[in-house]
Amino acid sequence: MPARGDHDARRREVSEAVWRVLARDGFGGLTLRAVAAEMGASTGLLTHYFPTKRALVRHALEITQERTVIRNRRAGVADGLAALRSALLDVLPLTPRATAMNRVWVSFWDAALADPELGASEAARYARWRAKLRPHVEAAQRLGELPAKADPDDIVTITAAFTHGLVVQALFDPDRFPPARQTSLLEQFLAGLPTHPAIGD
Amino acid sequence: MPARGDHDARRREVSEAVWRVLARDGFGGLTLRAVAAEMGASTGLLTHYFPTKRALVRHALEITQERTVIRNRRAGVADGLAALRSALLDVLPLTPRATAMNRVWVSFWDAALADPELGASEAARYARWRAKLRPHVEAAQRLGELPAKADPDDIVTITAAFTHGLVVQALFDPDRFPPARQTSLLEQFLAGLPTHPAIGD
DNA sequence: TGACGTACATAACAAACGTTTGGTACGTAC
DNA sequence: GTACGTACCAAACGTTTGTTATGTACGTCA
Repeated sequence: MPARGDHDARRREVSEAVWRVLARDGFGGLTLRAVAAEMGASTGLLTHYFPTKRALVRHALEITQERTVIRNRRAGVADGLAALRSALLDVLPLTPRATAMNRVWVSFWDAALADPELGASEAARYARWRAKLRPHVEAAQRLGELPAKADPDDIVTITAAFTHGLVVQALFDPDRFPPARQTSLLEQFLAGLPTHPAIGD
Repeated sequence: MPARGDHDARRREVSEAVWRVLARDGFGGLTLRAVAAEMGASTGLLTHYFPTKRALVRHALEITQERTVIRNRRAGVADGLAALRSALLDVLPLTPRATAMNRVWVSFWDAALADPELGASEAARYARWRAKLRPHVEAAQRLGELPAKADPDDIVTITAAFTHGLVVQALFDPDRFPPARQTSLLEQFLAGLPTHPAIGD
């Protein structure tokens, strides 16, 4: 029986159960009963803390995003291209934890494509991700690791595209994309980056 | 009332209705009643041609793949890097039709991640896509457009990753990614490709 | 013309869904 | 001790789901 003030903690517990069900069964398998069973509780508990399933899902995704932010903060030691590499390595499904995280997001895309509100929140998440990568690209430009005349937004977008595209391929074929292969592909991609903006020259 | 022998044609009609519902409402909104309403029929018609929903979905996805193959065949005029560019342009959501196609596939990822059988078929689809791109990369290597010593599989995988990653970003933020921006980003990516394999030198 | 299989519509089915309701246990306030 | 709000559980609500059963219209073959 949680003491007074544990309300938010309980909500977080519920959200983590949501997250676990989502990673295992996808969005199509996310039901209130499955979440309740996951945490050994009843559906009454869920509706006590969240008025509707939609609110529950929204909160669970906010929690996940928050967790991502925390993780990225840890990697803020390097600079320029090295920092970019580090940030991308954090996203790739190199560990079971990162794999689960990516499964949740990719599953979420189904609901996000069909629901305008969720779709907008996903677009915003992409914008935040690019905004987080951009300083590293700009630092790399200042350090001479990337051409200064290139549009940093384009570089960031291309990099994000490559990374998520690799995420999806790796999720569906883990045998073909073990961690070593993923990092190797990322390295090859990064090696080609300096030439991309040559078009504008 | 279709004449004898129209059985397969009717199945295709049903599959196209499935495809339309999928593009509009995603996998989560795909119900037999929605499909029936989409083609102005009853659920009895659906079960008459497909024993189960699963079979219906499977056939619909096969149809979509077949359509993709047909479309790619049309673009087999160029060679090398130009052919690669053409094949990638065919995938990007530059038209409403291509947008719908991509929405279906991205939505499908939710179900495919949760269901091993569907996941395997998606992995196979990726393998087929890469196999279709590889000849163009190898031709580009023979033509001197790409370094001959590079591993064509790596180049193909990186290229597929970038393309699908761009697809997802464009689906969620069409305003930020109009056709011109997508093609520009693809062009910048392709310009950087020749340097990628420099790592092996 | 009658028998028969195909091509559906209509309607019912049990199961599962999100949500609501009623009740119990318990800490806190007075 | 009584009153009260919080924290749940258990059960039921009406709806929607995939699936099945029943019935009918129609072309085909004998």
